[in-house]
Amino acid sequence: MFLGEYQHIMDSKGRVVIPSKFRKELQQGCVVTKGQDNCLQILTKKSWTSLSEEMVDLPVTEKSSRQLRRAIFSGAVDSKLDSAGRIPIPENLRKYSQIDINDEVTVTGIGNAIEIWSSKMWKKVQNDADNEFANINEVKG
Amino acid sequence: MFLGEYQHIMDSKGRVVIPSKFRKELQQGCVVTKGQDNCLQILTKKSWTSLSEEMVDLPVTEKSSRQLRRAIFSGAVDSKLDSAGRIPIPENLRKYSQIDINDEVTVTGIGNAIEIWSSKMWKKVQNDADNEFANINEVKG
DNA sequence: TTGCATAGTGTCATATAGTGTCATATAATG
DNA sequence: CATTATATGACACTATATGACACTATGCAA
Repeated sequence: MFLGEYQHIMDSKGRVVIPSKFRKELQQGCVVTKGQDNCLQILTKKSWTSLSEEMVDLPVTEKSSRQLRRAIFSGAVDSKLDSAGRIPIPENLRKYSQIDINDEVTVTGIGNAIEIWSSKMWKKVQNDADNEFANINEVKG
Repeated sequence: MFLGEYQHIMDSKGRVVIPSKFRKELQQGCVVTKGQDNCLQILTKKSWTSLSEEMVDLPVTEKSSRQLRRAIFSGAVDSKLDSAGRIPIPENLRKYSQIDINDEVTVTGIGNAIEIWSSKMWKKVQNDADNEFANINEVKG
């Protein structure tokens, strides 16, 4: 289970440190791909398999589904952590996520996967997310 | 069952002592999450599991679901008590709860979970709550 | 082909944050 | 009051993040 929020930076060679708490689950290799809302996702091999199966089931008739599928498959890279716990982010994914060299990034756990955000972007999204959370609590409580 | 109110301080390394009466139930591990009104919640593994399982079923195709999932998972940390009965609070949660190093904190039991408050904040909230409680009683009785 | 530039990969050193241990003071208990 | 348990500060130790730099691979041009 991936949990928590961590601040790091993209180093001068386009690599991002994965928080140590996440590393064990990724030891056997992982897949980096485009996520929704301009983030990047890192999945374990296992989660990748189930995600790609989910994608196959999406209706071909809807344009948004086709686009989502295209983004996820075409953007995917098989990768692994290096000895320092870092993962290289290829140029096209850096561009997609708007993370430049030496930028601050926010790494978050979302249960079955990890998301990587430009910290700038994350701040905006986090607000939305927190509001969503607050609403649910109000409804429930 | 978690009951009572305790005063502690956040030590210089960002840890908070959990009252001894609460420790037994948390021995098997716990999860720290963001609560309402800027407090933090500590849940047993069991309570957390039932909460997070609801999340897994939410559709990825809906933005509000994605946001909700982000809020809940990124604001949580898997943790456990150390040998001195303390629990470490990561930086982002300290910020959220407005508890700085060496600040006073109030730890309260709320039945199925524990809440951690900056004592400052707690005093305010408690006043509000007491007033509301008194009013209700007045109306009722 | 060779040389050069660029991107990518690996290793290391250092500062910092995180974790664990212990001693003492304080509070709780009998 | 004596005894035990708990809270807190101090400190040692470990792990991690980060920058620097060396090395490798690749592509391009001469």
